[in-house]
Amino acid sequence: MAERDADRSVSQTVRAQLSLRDQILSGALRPGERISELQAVETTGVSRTPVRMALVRLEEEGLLEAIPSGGFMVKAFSERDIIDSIELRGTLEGLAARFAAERGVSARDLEPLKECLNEIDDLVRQSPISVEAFSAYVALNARFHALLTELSRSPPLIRQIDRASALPFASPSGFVMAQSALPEAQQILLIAQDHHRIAVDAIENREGARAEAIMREHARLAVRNLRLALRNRTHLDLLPALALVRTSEV
Amino acid sequence: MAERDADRSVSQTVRAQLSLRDQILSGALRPGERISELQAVETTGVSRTPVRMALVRLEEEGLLEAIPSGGFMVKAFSERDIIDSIELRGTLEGLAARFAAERGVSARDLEPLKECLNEIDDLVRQSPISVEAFSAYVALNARFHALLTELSRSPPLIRQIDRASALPFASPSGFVMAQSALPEAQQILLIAQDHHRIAVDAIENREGARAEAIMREHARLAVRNLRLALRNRTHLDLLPALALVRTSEV
DNA sequence: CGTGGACATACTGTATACATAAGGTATTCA
DNA sequence: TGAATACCTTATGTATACAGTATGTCCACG
Repeated sequence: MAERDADRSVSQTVRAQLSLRDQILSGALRPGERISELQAVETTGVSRTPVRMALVRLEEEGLLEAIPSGGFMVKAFSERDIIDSIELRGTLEGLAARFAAERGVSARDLEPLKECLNEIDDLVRQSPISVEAFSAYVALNARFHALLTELSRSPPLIRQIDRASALPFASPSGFVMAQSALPEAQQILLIAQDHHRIAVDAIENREGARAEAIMREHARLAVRNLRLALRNRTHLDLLPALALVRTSEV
Repeated sequence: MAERDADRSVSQTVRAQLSLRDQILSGALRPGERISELQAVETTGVSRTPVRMALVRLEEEGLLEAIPSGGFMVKAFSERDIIDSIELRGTLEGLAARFAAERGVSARDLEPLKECLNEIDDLVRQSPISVEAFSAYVALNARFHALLTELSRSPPLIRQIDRASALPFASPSGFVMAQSALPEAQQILLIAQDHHRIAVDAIENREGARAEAIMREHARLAVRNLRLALRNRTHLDLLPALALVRTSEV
């Protein structure tokens, strides 16, 4: 709001999409709530056409649900939906790792991945790990997962992984910040990083099954993080994605 | 064309989407070709707004690709893209089968699946198998895969499988018709049906790993069908989906 | 003859106006 | 007093008009 006629560098459609996504993830628009186009025009500052385009894209993204009689509502997710989405992402990343291992990867393509791992090492070796280090980890972790996905050199698979990771709670770093206040934090990060190294090692040695298995297991760390975060509900504010969860409301 | 002001039962957006998809799959719009909105208005008979909505949806569906400078073009696929898309679908269906097996399925939920299998049995036992029987198989096969997917009772996974199967060459029955002229036809159908039975058996006995493995292998039958069809190029006209393939043009 | 620039054409992105349908509320009848 | 119907309000679906930009072509200059 109040950022009317902002920079023209991005299209109105993208601006509406970003604004609406923010409103959904921040909880301003609650799950199950119908999204009025006119109201969205008010809050986003763009006209109805780009708003409608943004709504369609957000539906495809999985944040919205089409109402049979017309229009869209904010989608509600169960805890099981989140766990399944994480398992789904892990399965796809496992497939990407297997493709990379089976098809072979040049040392040159592996280099940025190893470099990324070294940078993560520098972070997780700190004790205790600062909040800034956690933020840096989130960025590097996202980069690692993106690089590994691309090693599959399979456009259809990369596309599907991107879609599966679009939901904030399904993304590779979705629940990392939730640990930042937990004593088990460093342990979990060390284990995650070990998974990373095993995955790269397996790909390098063309061990497809091993690469696939470790990436699947790696994703399950996110489920453990989620469960931990839900148990000690102290720092739930670090997880805006949980605004979409149906059962834990209020 | 020439079906202007048709029945109002479906929205203009859906009509445009169907019309454009037909044009793409029939080869009227060639891969790499830019889709002019005004031209689409001409051919679909609806105005620009629903045409634009349809274009966005077809992009999400994977048939179109956004051009950086604006607009959309028909996506081109390599043979490798097709194979990867099939492997991808198989992996997701494998996950669905594992979910079903691990979480347990009531006898009541398994019943329609078994009924479907019995109907397929009646078809594949014919010798030789008529073209009509092939068409019936395609429908029943699609039904079986849909039912099995739903057994996972995982909305996020079901959604992702639907998306992965949206591309015509990735769908469970994508290359079944290609065999209809081949001598190996009945063999392959019998094997496919055996896979079906094994999958249901594994789910019933809660053998998750087995259920997952057989569904993965099952999808690879589609790859074999594709390779067979490409080798004897006699009946390529049965596969409109191949209009999207880049390498085999001309 | 080739290359660069300018102009024209045509396309997409955006905004707004209009029509139709759905939902809610109020009133009336049983 | 409750339920059903009718009307009104408001939403979405669709169409079209306008503006800005990209692309292609043509001409001129090197």
